[in-house]
Amino acid sequence: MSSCETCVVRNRAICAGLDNQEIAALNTMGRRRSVGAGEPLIWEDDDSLLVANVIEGVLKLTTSTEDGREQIVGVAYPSDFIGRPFGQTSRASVVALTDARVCVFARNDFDRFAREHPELEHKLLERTLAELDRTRSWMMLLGRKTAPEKIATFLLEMSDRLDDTGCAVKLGPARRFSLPFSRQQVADVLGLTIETVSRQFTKLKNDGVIELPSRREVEILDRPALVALAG
Amino acid sequence: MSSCETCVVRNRAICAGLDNQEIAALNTMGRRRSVGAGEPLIWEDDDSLLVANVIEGVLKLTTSTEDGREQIVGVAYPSDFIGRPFGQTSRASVVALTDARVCVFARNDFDRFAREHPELEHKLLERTLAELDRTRSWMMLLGRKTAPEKIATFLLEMSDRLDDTGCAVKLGPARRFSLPFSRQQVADVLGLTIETVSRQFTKLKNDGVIELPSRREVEILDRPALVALAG
DNA sequence: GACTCGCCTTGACCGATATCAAATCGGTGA
DNA sequence: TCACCGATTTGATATCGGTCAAGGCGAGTC
Repeated sequence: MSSCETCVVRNRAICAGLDNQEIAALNTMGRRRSVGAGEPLIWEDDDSLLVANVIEGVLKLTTSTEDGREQIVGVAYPSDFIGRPFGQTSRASVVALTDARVCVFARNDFDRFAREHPELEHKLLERTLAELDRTRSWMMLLGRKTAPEKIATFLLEMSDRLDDTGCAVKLGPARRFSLPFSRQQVADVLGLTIETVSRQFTKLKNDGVIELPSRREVEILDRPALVALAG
Repeated sequence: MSSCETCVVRNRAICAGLDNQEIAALNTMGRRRSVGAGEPLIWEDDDSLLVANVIEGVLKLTTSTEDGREQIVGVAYPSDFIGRPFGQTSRASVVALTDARVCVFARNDFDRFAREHPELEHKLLERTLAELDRTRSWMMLLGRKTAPEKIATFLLEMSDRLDDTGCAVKLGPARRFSLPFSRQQVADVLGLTIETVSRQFTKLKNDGVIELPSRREVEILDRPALVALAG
């Protein structure tokens, strides 16, 4: 499933440009760690001691207000990086949505290594720029889209990111897939309430746009209709 | 006002770590350009030919839907970078909010230079990570905050970013400042309508929290109240 | 099978914010 | 000074999505 069996070694996206000796060094630094579904990885307002590379599973990045409102500000799939290298602390907490395996680095070690290996920093920069773009288009969704548009956009994004096993393998958009999110978590991604999410799902089902074989599974029956709804 | 009179040379935040020869090389590549208030710099869906460094002024990054809804997804102040190095095209358009001066690089030149100068890439990575953090906390605002909370958060952010001349010099939060945004643009930042923005401003004024000496000027009378409202 | 516990769906209602419309303000040029 | 025009404010009303409150369904467990 994962492209990275020995932590970082096989992760082509990250390691391209690193020579064998460098990969070996990274490998020594990193430690594998399993995180059960629902378990946290880095606490909000923590000192952000960790940088991690996702090997398998899906994790959420969230921020919340004092009174308990939560917003999911990012989702990490296999090969994504988590954490905040270089000094500043990140304000987001990380919680596994599915059972996950990650490759964890002490931030200081990682920082030092990265600074000595420009190719790695370049990869990180490219990824961070891509993530920023994704995040910005999500701002459009949060600020300006209606509930039906949000749901349609979300389903299309999921179908692009997931295959029918729930993993982030890309073979073109999946027709049927298994959501790593509960209804509440979908609501937290889209800035909606659980009831609104539920009603919109039901409406799409009644309109013949999707099928819901089980609570976590979605099958897209009419992709063009979804695209039109997404706006 | 600007910390950068000869384009990049004096911009300490970017140039730290570069030697004089490197700075000279960057300087040769960059060309200064003036952008009038309301003028665009890079069009949406363009090939994103430019990378630029803001010298003076404020610019907005926006995405919009086909039917004309607009969301401001970022704001660039002096010393900020604009554009999307390394291949991918950016989906955001850039428009000056005030008269602005920027230092423009052809993207290909910039990419090549950056790849040959790891220190510059490192700075870019740090900035991009910081911008990603800011963007993520803005997602919280868009998805989960109420209109009064949005307005209060916005005013506090402005007071941190601006001094009373409208420039991005930091001497602690400003008590009084001049907004680079019209009411419509404030609405586009916060995911609200112009009417809601106006009503909330009026309410804060009536409650004695702020004063509005003119359409573009704001004076904060009761900062603790604003902080409390921001949530 | 039936009990239980979470999660999800559904329904009734409400309220915050959008929408539509009109009045007012402030700056600009004659 | 006055007329004009766009920006802003204010008012009246509509609506989407939130809130509150029941049910229902499915997966374990006994």
